Amino acid sequence: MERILDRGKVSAASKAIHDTDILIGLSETFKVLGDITRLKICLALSRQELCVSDIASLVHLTDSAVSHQLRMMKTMRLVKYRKEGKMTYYMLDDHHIEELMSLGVKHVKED
Amino acid sequence: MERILDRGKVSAASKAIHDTDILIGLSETFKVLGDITRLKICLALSRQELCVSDIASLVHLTDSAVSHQLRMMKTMRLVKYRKEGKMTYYMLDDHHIEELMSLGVKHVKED
DNA sequence: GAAACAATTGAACAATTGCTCAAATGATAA
DNA sequence: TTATCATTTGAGCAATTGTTCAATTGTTTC
Repeated sequence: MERILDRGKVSAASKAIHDTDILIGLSETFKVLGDITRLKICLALSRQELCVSDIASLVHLTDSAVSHQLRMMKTMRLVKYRKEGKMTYYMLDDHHIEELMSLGVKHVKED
Repeated sequence: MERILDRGKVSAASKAIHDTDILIGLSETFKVLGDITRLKICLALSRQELCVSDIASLVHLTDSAVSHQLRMMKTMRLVKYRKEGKMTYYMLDDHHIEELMSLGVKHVKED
């Protein structure tokens, strides 16, 4: 019947909540994985490096759509690439992503 | 200079990728945390249960906006609530969420 | 050189998202 | 009962998102 927060508690709870840099980084990391296409790409790349058209056929999308997503995932440091002739091979750049995904899978399976 | 996937490899990689239920659950879990407001709410609730207006003042939004988000987080089984008079106290319903957040924080801090 | 292929880019679009505002609900207090 | 408070709800809106399409770049092969 009364609010839980007094001034002291507000500022204590706010500490983590107002650490803007971490907060933004955190939400952006989750946002990348919060899309089925990008999630599929990450899962595929957790097995092996792949070129754009292979990824495209795995996720059933056009090369263009995949390329757009990869570009975004590249600037977010989620994937890196290696060029070989006219091919571009993409791979995961971030080992944390695999941990997050497997923890996520564990969570989803338990319900 | 050649594609990496042959038929066998495609179907192997596809296995996880085409497990639709897990995939959808996974991406939806990440999607919830991929929004700064909801992330803030989760962080706040990881400390203690809170009523709607306290959450609202922590995240600097209207009660209405917070209530909308809580409703969504409720149907996603992320939070649960307890009524006491005219107040509604919300709390985390899912211990995995805290694990995901702390793993995420670890990741963000390392870069 | 021209043709073919892999990938990228930019414009455009529909769909979704997160919010605000106003009104409604439900509980308590005067 | 009326007033007030906490929360919820629905409509509406601007901003963002994910995709497609067409055009372009860069590389290899003929």
